[in-house]
Amino acid sequence: MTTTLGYAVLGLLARRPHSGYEVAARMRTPIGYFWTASHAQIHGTLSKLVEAGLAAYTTEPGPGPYDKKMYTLTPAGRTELARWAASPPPAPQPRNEMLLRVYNGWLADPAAVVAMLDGEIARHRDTLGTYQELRAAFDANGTPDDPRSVRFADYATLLAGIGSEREELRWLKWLRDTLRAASDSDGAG
Amino acid sequence: MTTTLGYAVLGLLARRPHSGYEVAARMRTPIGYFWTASHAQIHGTLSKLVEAGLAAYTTEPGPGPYDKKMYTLTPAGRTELARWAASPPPAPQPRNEMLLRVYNGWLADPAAVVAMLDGEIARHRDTLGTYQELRAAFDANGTPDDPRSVRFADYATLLAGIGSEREELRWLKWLRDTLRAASDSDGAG
DNA sequence: GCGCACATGTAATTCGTTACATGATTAC
DNA sequence: GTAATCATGTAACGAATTACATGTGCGC
Repeated sequence: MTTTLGYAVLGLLARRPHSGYEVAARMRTPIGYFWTASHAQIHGTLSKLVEAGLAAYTTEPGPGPYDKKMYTLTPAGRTELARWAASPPPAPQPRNEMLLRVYNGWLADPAAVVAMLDGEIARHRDTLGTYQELRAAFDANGTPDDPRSVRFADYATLLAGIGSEREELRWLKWLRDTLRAASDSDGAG
Repeated sequence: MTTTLGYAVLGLLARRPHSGYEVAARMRTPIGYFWTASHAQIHGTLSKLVEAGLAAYTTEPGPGPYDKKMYTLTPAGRTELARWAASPPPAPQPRNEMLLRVYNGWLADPAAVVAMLDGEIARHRDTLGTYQELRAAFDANGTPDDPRSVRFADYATLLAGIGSEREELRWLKWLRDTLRAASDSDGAG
């Protein structure tokens, strides 16, 4: 009925009305943890959702030359989003630049690869830290347990993020330490 | 110097010469585990790699109306690929349809979500099984330990796959069991 | 005879990013 | 005054998929 981005946008509208600008902000955070889009793409997607009857808007005067539009979910949009949420996802098309680099790492200087991995480890540690703070905030207000609540849905995606960041870190550290040990004994031998 | 797909293709040529058709086959397996492309995209990319001096080809008569082309890596291609492999990857643009569904799962019937998760669990179990067979084959011939070897690079990407599939399964099962418990007590209450 | 593997190419379309364009209000 | 936030829109380009197009050789 719409594109995947369309469903991402509907998911925000299901929580509360948003302007296009607000949708773009949420596509950086928190949706940005699992879906991203530029504002140019979002405005076009919102128009198409309205055309398809899944969203509607009211206008208010905006600060610039265009009117501000507040978008809401229509009943048809809600039905369609609920249907989509429980439908089987297509097999993802993997695109992992990190693994592609490691696949070709045998051609490069191990010390250079170790430096690159150190950078990645730092980046993932940051991300994991952010997620853990968010989790602490959840837990402080009582761990969500009703699977029909918005809070539970948010919490479940957060736990996925924490798990995958931890696993990614574990693997990155194993690889870095293995490469470092091998290049050290190389230098010593 | 080229696109990410270009580096994926160069990575194959660094191992041995390939025809465009063979590159397409390897983009399904094993590169397909972390990068994918259709044959239409591959033929275009190969042309551009040749134009950029990173790959070269020799022609042989093909079975159909076009000549078969065997592509090899040039010295410039090898240098560029080694440089790229140790360069810091850009922050990935996350696109996870599964998480987007869970984010909206509070709108849907929990039993329908559980059924969808069961399907996903089966899919990941299959993938993990495949990876573990590949790993057993590696270990049977001695675990790779030289980080400058092609074998080690292949092995490292495989371990990443095993780790992430395991983690994904762990999370999927937690979510399914939690949803099932909640909808069971719902039906009983 | 039919389908599959081999082998390469083009065209149409969609998805997604980056850059360009306009302009008010608020904080430093 | 200058930058950031709010607010929406178009144009140009590149990345990626799907469909169309051609044709041999082999196994069933």
